[in-house]
This record gives sequence, C-alpha cells and structure tokens, in this order.
Amino acid sequence: MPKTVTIRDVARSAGVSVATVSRALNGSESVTEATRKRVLQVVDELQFTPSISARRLSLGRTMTITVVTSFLTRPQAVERLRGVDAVLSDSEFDLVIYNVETVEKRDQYLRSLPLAKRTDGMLLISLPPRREDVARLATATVPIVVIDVHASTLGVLPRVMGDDIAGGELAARHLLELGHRQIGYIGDAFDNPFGFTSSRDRFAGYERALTSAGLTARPEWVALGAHGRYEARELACRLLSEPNRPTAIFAASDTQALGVIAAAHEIGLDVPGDLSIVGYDDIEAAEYVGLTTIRQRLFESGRLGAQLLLKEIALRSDVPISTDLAPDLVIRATSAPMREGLPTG
Amino acid sequence: MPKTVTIRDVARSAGVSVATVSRALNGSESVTEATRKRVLQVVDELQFTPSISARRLSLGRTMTITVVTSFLTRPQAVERLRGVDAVLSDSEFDLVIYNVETVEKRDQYLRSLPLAKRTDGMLLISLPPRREDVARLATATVPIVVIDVHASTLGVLPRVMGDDIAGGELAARHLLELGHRQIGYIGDAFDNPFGFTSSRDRFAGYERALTSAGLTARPEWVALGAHGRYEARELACRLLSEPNRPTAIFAASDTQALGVIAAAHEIGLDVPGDLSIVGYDDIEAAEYVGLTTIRQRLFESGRLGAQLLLKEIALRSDVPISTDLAPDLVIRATSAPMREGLPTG
DNA sequence: GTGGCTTATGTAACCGGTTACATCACGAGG
DNA sequence: CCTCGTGATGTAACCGGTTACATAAGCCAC
Repeated sequence: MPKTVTIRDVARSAGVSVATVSRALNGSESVTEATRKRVLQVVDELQFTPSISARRLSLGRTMTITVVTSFLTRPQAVERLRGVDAVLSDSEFDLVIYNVETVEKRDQYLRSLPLAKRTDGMLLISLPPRREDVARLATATVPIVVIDVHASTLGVLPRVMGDDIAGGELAARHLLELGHRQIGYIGDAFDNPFGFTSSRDRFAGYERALTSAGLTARPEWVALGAHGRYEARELACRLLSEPNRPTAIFAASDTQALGVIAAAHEIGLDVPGDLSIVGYDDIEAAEYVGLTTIRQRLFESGRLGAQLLLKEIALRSDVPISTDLAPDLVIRATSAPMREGLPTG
Repeated sequence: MPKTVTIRDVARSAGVSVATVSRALNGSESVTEATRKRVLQVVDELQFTPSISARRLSLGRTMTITVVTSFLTRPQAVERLRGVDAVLSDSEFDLVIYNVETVEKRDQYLRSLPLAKRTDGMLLISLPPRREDVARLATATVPIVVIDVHASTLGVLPRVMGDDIAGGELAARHLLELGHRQIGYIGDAFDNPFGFTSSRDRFAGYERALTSAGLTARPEWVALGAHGRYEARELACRLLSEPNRPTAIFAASDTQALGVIAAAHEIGLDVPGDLSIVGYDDIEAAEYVGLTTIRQRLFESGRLGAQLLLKEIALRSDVPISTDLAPDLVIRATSAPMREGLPTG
C-alpha cells in the first residue's frame, strides 16, 4: 500500500507552497497560468486526489444531503427520490440515503442524524416524525425540508406536500359525476404505527365530495386495514359480497386498488362494467393495468423539496416555505358511467 | 448562530482532557465509570455532537459506501439497493448513492469516484463500465464489488451476478415442455449505449434450449429494439401479425413482457390460450398481472454484494470472489400448454 | 520508605486540506 | 535612485477529532 499523496507532496514536487497548490486546484484567479500548469502536471504525475474528508473538515461543510425515507415499502418514494437526485446531481452535494422500514429505525435516525454535524441539509420524505422529535427537528442546526408529511405539528418546517383531501375529493367527485351513488372506500387504518395520514385525509376528501352531493359515507361501504394489496383484496371481497354492495370503490392507494381489482375478478364482477375503481398515486403498475387514479406529482415533489433545501442552505433564511402540489385525476379503464340494473341503495 | 461545541469545550467543562472525552465517547475500557458519567453528562448539557468530518479525517476512513447505479430506469435496481441497505444499515457505514441515467454520468462517476479518498468501498450495480475504466477500477485504492455486470473484461473484480444464459434456457425450456415449438424472442438490441448484456445472454440461453430440442431460432420470430414497454408492444405486434406467428414469446424482461401482453390484447389473442408469454426479472408488476417469469434473486444480489464489500474492506484480501445466483422459474398465468389448432411451423 | 507495576489521565502530534496574513518581486512615478 | 503599489506566492494557524507516548496516581511487597 503506497503512502497516500497529499497536497504537501505535490507542493514539494512542484516547487511551490501548499497554498498555491490549493489555489491552483480550486481555480483561484491569483495564480499564474504557468504555475497552474506546472501544479496540474505534478498532480497528474503523482496521481494526487484530494482527501474529501480533509476538505470537508477545513471548509466546515459536509457537502452532503441526507435523505431519510422508506424508499422501498412505498413505491412512490423512489419517484420522489428521483426528483431529489435530479437536483442534487447537478450540485456539488452528495446524496446520502437512510432507508427506514421500521418505526424504530425512523426514530433512531431522527434522533441521531440532524444533530450531528453530519450533513448540510436533510430531507425527510413520507415519514411523520414523533411529536417529541418534531421539536428537535425544528431547532436542528441544519436546514430540514419535509416532503409529503402532513402532521400539523410540523408547522415550523419548510415542506412540500400534495393535497390529499383535494385528491380524495377529486376521486369521489369523478365517480359521482359518472352517476355512482354507492361509493365505497378502502384504505389504511387511520391509526397506524408510522402515523401516515394520507388514508385519513383522502377519506376526508371523499366524505366532503359525498356530502356536497347530498350523500353520506355509509360505514358498511368503508373498510380499513393494513396497507397492502392482499389486505385490500380481503377487505374488498367482504365489501362486495354484501347484498347492497357499492357500485364504485375509491382506494386510498394504487396498491390497494390493485387488490380491489383482484377481488372483483375473484367475485366475477366486470371492471368497470359492474364496478368502477379509482386508485391514488399513479404508480407505474397503474398504467399497466389501466387503472383510473389520482396522480401525485411525485418527481416534482422531490425536485421542489431538494431545491427548497439548497435554497435554505444557501440563505439560511428563517422563513419556512411551504409548497403545495395539486393532485390530478387520470382517467383510464377502471371507471365507467353508472349502469342501469346495478343494485341501488 | 451559536459557536459549535467541540470536544475541547467538553473537556474543559468536564475538567478532563480531550483524550479522555474521546475515550469516554468511544467506549474505551480504560476510563473510570465515574469520569465517563461526568463526561457524558457534560456532553448532554452542552449538546455536544462530534463532527463526523473531523472523525473521518483523523481515522482516515470515510465510513461511507458508495453505490453507483441506475436505480430508477431499471426497476430491479431498487430491489438490489434494498439488499445493500439491509447489510449497511446494521453497519457503521453510510450509504451514498450516485444515480446514473446517462452514459456520460456513468463515465464521469467511474472516473472521479473510486480514485478520490472519498469512500471506503464502492458497489457498481448493473452498469458495465467502459473498457478503459475497467483498468482504473481494478487498480483503484478502494475495494470495489460489482453486481450484475457480465462484461468479461471485469475478470479481476469481485462480483455477484445472476446467470442470464441459464435463465434464458429455463424460460425457453418451460415453453418447450408446454409443447410449444414456435417460440419467439423479444429483447433489447444487443448493441446498446450502456453495453448491457442481459438481452444477448438470455437470447443465448433461449437458443441453447431450442438447439437441444432440435430446433433453431428463426430470425423472423426474433425482434430486438430499445428497452421499454411501448417499444416491445410494437415489436410484438409485428411478430404476431405474421401469418406464421409464434405460439409463445419469451421476453428479455418483465417490462417488455408487459408490452407483449398489451400487443396480444390489441390483436385479440388470448393469453395464455392463444399465446404463452414468459418474462424475466419478476418485478412487482409481474405478480399483479400474473406473468410467468424468471425470478432473479435481486435482494439477495444486493445483500451478497454488500457483504462481500464489507469483507473486502475488513480484510483487503487480494482474492477476488465471484458469486453466482441461480435464476428461478415462476409459473403464473401467462403460459399454458400448446393447444391444438394453433398455427404450426 | 522505596521500588515496581498497573491503570487512569494528560500532552501534543497528526490526519490533509483551506485561507488570513505576511512577504517578495517588479514596474511605475517622483 | 528610492518609494510605493500591485499581484503572485509562502507561512502557519486552523478545522475537530484520534491516539502514541508520557505522566501521575494508587497499590502492593519488601
């Protein structure tokens, strides 16, 4: 193992001082073209590569953005990450990812990461922090931007989020406009270990749409359970086997909507002939199967969040900025006008 | 902005030396329980958090693993990453990700990353390096492990890979066993900017299976093009519109298989009644649509690669280790026995 | 009481960059 | 010829940890 080449070796070999080498490498103007050339040549000869750690220490910046998210259990996180990457890859910041798959890991990360002089900025994606961690985040010495977290306690942190209530309303209104009056809802339990609020909010939007159409959400058409396709299929089977079944179902996520489709097939219901289905998220699979859904601007949310963060880092402004992204309705093949002859409530 | 608290502040405040503070924090045994407690209390009072940069510089290690991959354009990369994360989250290493979406970015990263004293180890996933970069990687000062890259030039680097030829053979043999004799192939062009070899290798396996069944791959049943669902659909439409069409198609990836399914629907062919389809990868969507496919052990590949890398880092052994993962056939709903009455070649 | 041994703690060098400030060389102006 | 100003370069402190080595303290045995 050859001793690593340092800037001092380069300086000695080029017959200049370390300061000059540093300046030559960092493009300072006050270096003669001749010296710069000589330095660069020696750098090349010696195969010198600066130590990033030393640079970071001396600059007092880590040149690093930390992302904490669950980038696998929730498929949309990947798309958000992609937006983040789009911004960061053009910057000088490295992207460090902490993947969270359990509540414990989340809490551990939230406790240890933002405090340490570890990173220049942090993005928290789709993970509502515990109440006691919120204060810590708010007073952290590094800028933090939150994406897709709706906890009201977060007031002080800059964030980017979609409007789940509006999205839920959009979905339900679409079904209402198609003539449906018996619209079911399948979603995550409102109380869940991670504290996700999307199911609750989308339900609220759904309720609002029903109300303004003069209807009420019927408890027997609402089924909540653990997140997942299979769980949703079970719930949907139960819902659809009732004598007075809904003619349309709004699912809190595409994953769950896929479960509903599976249930419909199992029971022998034609989609959308016998049952209209609307999902949420517009994940890749939604397109494959032609699922009508609510599109969140996932990539955009990541991009905006990262931009916000870089701005925060640059300015250290104290005004928390919050950006909302409006959801879109994407009509595909699983929703159709209400048909005569279907059961009516 | 309060001046950052350093280890010297803690030392002064606790009435001990910096060495003792450092030892107390790092769990050295040669510190009295009493002093340790005092130190920890001061740490708590002063809200001291050690500078990771300083630690890294002084240790001469970055405590960082760099992953270079295209984690979005290829959905399997996410699953591989997940395997990597499973190993790293239990280690003391941070995961830094460089996402590659263009050949230029790839080359830029391969040129700059492994040289710099930037990282303690590097994982290159699903990205064949250019010939001239291979030498650089092989002689890099940091350990590198390669996952899912089949370039023969890589001989010297430790790697984890699936056996695409065996997988292709597996797929074709499955179709042969179902009685099919007219088996088409749809895949990526063998020459592509990134130099991916999977399509070529899977084709080779497919050819081998045909040969050992006394058949030959008929050029009119083979269609190659850019990667993607829509592209595959186009190719499949052409293939299936021929008078003497194949009764089964092996697609080089699930994404492309989904395109083939779409083509079959468009033309009015029943799957698997009129056309059997086998994909490759077993991505999430494959399960949704019931696609028969070849499963790669994606998570496992990431896990193994990361473990290999950590071992390399610990030992700096000079023996490159190479691990192969065997592909599995997953039979679902898109493949069925050859039926009488279909066109025969 | 003193030598010897063990163990906890302190001192200071070191990791490898950056940069404020000092210095030096050189040409212009008096 | 001397002084001053300007711009390139050098010196050395600094970032904030870790740790080899030195030192001090405590204990035991003789």
